[in-house]
Amino acid sequence: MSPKFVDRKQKIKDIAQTALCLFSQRGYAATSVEQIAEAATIGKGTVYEYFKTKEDLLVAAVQEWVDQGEIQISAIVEGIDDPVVRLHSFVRRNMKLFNPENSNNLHANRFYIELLQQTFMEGGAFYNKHDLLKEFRSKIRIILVDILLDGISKGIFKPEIARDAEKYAINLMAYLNGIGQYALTTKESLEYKTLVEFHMKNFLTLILTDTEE
Amino acid sequence: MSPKFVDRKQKIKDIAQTALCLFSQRGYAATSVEQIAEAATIGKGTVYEYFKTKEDLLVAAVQEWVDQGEIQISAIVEGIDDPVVRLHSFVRRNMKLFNPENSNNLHANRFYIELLQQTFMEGGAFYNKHDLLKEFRSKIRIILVDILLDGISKGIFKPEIARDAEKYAINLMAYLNGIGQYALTTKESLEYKTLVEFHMKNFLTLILTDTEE
Amino acid sequence: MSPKFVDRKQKIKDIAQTALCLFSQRGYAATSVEQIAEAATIGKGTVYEYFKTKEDLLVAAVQEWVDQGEIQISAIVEGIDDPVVRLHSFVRRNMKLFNPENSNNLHANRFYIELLQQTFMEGGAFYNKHDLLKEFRSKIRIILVDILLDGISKGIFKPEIARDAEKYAINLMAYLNGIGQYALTTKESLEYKTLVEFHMKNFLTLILTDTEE
Amino acid sequence: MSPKFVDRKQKIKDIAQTALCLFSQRGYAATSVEQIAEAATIGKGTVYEYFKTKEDLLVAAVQEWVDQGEIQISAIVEGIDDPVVRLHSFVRRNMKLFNPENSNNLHANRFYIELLQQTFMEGGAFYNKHDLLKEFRSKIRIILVDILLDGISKGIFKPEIARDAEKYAINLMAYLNGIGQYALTTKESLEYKTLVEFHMKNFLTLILTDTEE
DNA sequence: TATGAATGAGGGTTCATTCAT
DNA sequence: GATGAATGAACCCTCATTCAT
Repeated sequence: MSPKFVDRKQKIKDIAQTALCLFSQRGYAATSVEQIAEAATIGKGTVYEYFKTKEDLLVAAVQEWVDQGEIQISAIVEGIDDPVVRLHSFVRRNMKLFNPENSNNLHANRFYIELLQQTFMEGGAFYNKHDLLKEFRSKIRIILVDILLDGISKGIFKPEIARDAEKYAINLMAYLNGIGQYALTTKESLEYKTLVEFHMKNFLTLILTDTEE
Repeated sequence: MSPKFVDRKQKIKDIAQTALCLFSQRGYAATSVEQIAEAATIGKGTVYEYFKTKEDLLVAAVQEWVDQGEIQISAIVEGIDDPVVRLHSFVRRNMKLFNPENSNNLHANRFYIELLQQTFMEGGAFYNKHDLLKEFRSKIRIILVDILLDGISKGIFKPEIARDAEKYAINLMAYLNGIGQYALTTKESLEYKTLVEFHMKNFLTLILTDTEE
Repeated sequence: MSPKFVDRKQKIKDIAQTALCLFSQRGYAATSVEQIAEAATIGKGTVYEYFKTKEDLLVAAVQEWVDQGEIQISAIVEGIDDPVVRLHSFVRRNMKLFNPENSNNLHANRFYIELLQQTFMEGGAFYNKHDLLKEFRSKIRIILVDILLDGISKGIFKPEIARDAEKYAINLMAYLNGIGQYALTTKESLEYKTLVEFHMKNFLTLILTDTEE
Repeated sequence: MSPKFVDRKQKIKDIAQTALCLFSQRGYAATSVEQIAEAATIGKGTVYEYFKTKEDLLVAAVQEWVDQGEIQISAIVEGIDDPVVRLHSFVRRNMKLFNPENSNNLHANRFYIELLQQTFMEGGAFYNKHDLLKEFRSKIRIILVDILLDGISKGIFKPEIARDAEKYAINLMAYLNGIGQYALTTKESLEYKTLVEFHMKNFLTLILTDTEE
């Protein structure tokens, strides 16, 4: 009549987070359900009370990963007025996420690689299900385009970039992804920062309105 | 004098190529040694005559992958004089490699993801062995820097970019990597081409000497 | 005075009936306690309030099965005077029970098979406990023998079969069991009925007193 | 070039026989693949070199069971001229097979019960695949009908039973099955023999031509 | 050298049972 | 009493690797 109360939603989230962490560290295939159970300090069988299969765990981990990413983006870009500052804020978030010095955030980056694997490798959990990635990217792209258009309306960015705003956004995202993976190979974050800042300087050169004296 | 020796080398190469192909398709973990043996039309035990472990197979596959990549780059950039054309040639090679319409070349791109996995995931075959990636990138970077410096010396690229040539090169590579992964999610190569060309146009805007009439 | 007590007995019966139903459908091994709990619309833990182990559930299900079988036999044979009619009535009950067209009654037959399993297979719940089967058969045999002896005393059955009455009874039961299992493999009940009627005609030929004109 | 020679066909047969033995003893569900491997003195993994799944093992065991049954029937009925003797021979084979004193032959009988389970229980390996049983019965029925028709043609059995030969055959088989299962519950084979002989005496009474002096 | 038979460690999953509420 | 969350033993199956031929 009054069984043990358990917040299933929370427990699911807890386990998913643990799974996300381990999947990020060792990869999906190399992580056993038992390891996840141990890390979550529960029994192996308990995992299956909350997830039907290991693959479901991966799906939940992805959700967790997406959620965490979005929270940070929304939080970081919000409440800023200056488009340039917003842009830098956005980029800095990316840098924080991919900063090799921040071991915690290594996870997010490594999990992205795992996600690519699962999406593009035959037999992967999300094989050819590109929607997941597309949706994720779409959300970020919208934020970026927003910043650009806002900057244009404020007269800070060149008006002629409006029709190419999407291209600018996608390319910027692509670059940030690429340089993030590049940065994984170096322990020195200085180089990473320098490179991104260099890219942003050039990027701004292209889109800022010419301010002559 | 040593006819078997040549045969052996070739066989190793054959098996490695087969392994590369399968690893690219299904990923390292999901590919069994037996599958590789079958695909190479040899016995399962024979694989172990040429490779001590499955991991060794991966190492050899990586070597194969690197070799194939380099051959294409060297071949494509060589014998061209105009730095702009060389640049475009270099980029086009990347586009061909990552072109989602060219299913054959999907492999190279997917294998790169596998390589990232094996390098950054704990327990991966190349865990923390960044040298492999670094070396690979280094070779390409050198080619890119060469093109830039050549362009400067020919008065086609701005002389002031000389000291930032490395940064330009790395950032361009990062972008090409990132957009390549982005392109994997779309079947339309048109978008991919358009985006890269857009990026290149902007890139050239930054580095071309101002040519006023 | 003890209202809970009655409730408890009824609940045990309810659960046992549910278990009987599921065991008959899927078999003992393939039926999980959780499935039984669900089908009985109670909690999984509640089952263990009424039964110590899953095996106890099987024992109770057997009891339920025996009870149901007996009720039908007693009910059907009672109140009939003509021994031949009683015999036919008895057989018809068997036919109803094993009639493949009556899907509900499939259960009883299938559960009998399960019972054989549990009795003859090493490690079965009733391994080598033949008493259960013997007792069940004994009860039916007594009814059959009764009918035969009654028929003899009424001058309808040959008096010389009296000393073989038990053998006739056992053999008839064996046949009915065998043909019932045979019938399980056919959707056509016509064949089944025809066969049983044919057997009964022959059987009666043997035991009926010769009635000359 | 000359790998270890193994008679795969024979090995498959060996493992299947071991499986048949264990399935007969403990039942399919209660027998683990590891137990079969141990009994066959091979490694657990080796079983899977010869059988894709545990269910395949069951299928092979069934085949083994069918083969063994048939061999005995054919062998025992062949070369006998007198239809009555052939009939008795056939029945005796059944008696031997089901004789509770012959522990070896217990197997065959118990496995038949397992087979019924797998055929009639939802989720069983042969659920609703009645063909297996039908075919098996069909073969035996044909032999029985042959004996009857032969007896008729020899003037030993009544000619009028010809059109009911099939019914007689099926009913006899059903009885033998039923009494066989009945016999499983008793250690005394005497009773079993007596019952069968009694049945056969009655059976012959029905079908033998009336031989008046 | 080439092979494939053999193996056992290890992984995903199920489920009877316990127990805190 | 009633519940369902928790558990771990035990299952089926895979696969890298070894080895006899």
